[in-house]
Amino acid sequence: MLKDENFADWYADIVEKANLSDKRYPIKGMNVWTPYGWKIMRQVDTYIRRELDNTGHDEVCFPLLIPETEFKKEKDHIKGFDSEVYWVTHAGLNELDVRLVVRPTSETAMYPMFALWIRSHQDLPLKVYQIVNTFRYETKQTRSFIRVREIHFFESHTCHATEEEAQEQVEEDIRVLANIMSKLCLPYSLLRRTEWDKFPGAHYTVGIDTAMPNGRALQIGSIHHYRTNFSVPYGITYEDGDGEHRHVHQTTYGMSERLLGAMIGVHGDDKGLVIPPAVAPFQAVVIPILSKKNAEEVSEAARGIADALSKAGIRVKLDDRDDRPGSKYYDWEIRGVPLRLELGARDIENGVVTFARRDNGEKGTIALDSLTEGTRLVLRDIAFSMYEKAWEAQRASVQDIGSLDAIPEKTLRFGWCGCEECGHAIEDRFELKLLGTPYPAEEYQGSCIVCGKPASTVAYAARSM
RNA sequence: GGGCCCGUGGGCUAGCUUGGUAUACUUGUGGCUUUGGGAGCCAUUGACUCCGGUUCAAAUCCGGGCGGGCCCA
Repeated sequence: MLKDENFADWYADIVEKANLSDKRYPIKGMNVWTPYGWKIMRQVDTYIRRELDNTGHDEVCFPLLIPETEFKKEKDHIKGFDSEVYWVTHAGLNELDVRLVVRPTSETAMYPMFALWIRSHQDLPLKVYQIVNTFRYETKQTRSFIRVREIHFFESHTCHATEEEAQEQVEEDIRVLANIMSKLCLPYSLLRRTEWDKFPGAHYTVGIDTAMPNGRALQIGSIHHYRTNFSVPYGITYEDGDGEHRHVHQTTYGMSERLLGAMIGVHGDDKGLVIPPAVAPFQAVVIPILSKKNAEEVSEAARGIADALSKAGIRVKLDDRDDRPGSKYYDWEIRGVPLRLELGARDIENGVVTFARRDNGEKGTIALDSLTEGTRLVLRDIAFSMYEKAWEAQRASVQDIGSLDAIPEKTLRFGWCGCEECGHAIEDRFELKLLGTPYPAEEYQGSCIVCGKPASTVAYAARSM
């Protein structure tokens, strides 16, 4: 399991060995969430819910199916999705008069209802979100959590009186993102997508990307400003203070289990997963080291440690299986448990517990009389170093280039005149994806890497996962 | 959209060219033994992707479906 040698194989291997997902389900791109993987995803969802609830969003849950008639109201949107949606065409033995789309995203499910819910400026802003499964008929090679056909999707949708208020929502989304990503110890970049790559129907799109260890970029989410592009076809209007009817300005924000995929790729190593403490199903595992004479005493002491940590709110697992300690170490290393606590006769004698950090392998001891504080400190330090290390790698993954002669396997940064022709030229010739331009915009003086004309914008490109 | 490759216990895999009782490792289960980094021994469960064809006989040859993967646009 060598991460640097063959990242793709390493990734698939680790997903299976750590028991995150079972991809043997007989439909391509639709995998089973197995208990350990689902536990991690639920922790991630917990932070998403907390952040959204704290910023005045309400959680909702819309139906899975959307009538074709509603789905087709926004022209660009349908054009962007019609090659990858699933259709329900029959009910029982009868063909349906109006076919139903299995949601690829929920704009067209929500917006007819928003039109009913919003009457006056008093109803604004409307801020809702949901965490549901969405479906896209992916034709390329699928990959657990990274490219799937059934997506575990978070989406928030907001409506505002003015374009400026919608813009403020985008800024709030970015603050929310920063909080969530710090829990996951994940670095990211914000890039305004090109016109041809923005979300179908959007005014503009900000892509959220994380660099994977093989030099490729993984989009883990996006934020969209719609202006009135959807509220016009869906008739979402409000009555202003002066009695005028106006269209609302909308935004959306989406993320998925790619967050988990990014954590696997960014933090994992040759020994397996490394899960950030904030989302680890088990933050610490206690392993008793028994010998014939003292088995009972040590077992009991280990249970005491696990109970104390659990009472202090730390997610802890006591591994009292009848197995050799070394075998247990390997087991929990694959699963990425951030902290291992070993307790044997020697430790009890010294009034300590021995710990081993998963992120850097460091070992040490924690005094038993300051067990919970000591454990918390180590966990905090693990999170801190994981975050720092990941950001360092992300920064190192970007390389400025002045010509297209040699293309390294990295995220490339270069001058771009902004025209579509030059953009496509880069993408087509080198199998790169033009990720976009910095958000917020960055000052830049240079020349376009393709046509050589003066360029006032800098662009980023990379191969995508 | 076009082309190519693959499918054997839970995992990984031998056998296929040249048709004849399906192999190893691992995992699971039961037992003995052992316990500061994957210990050992014994017993045991478990598979030829599906449908059709050729044949006395098909994991093996042929056709198709389903599933997996690769390359090109």
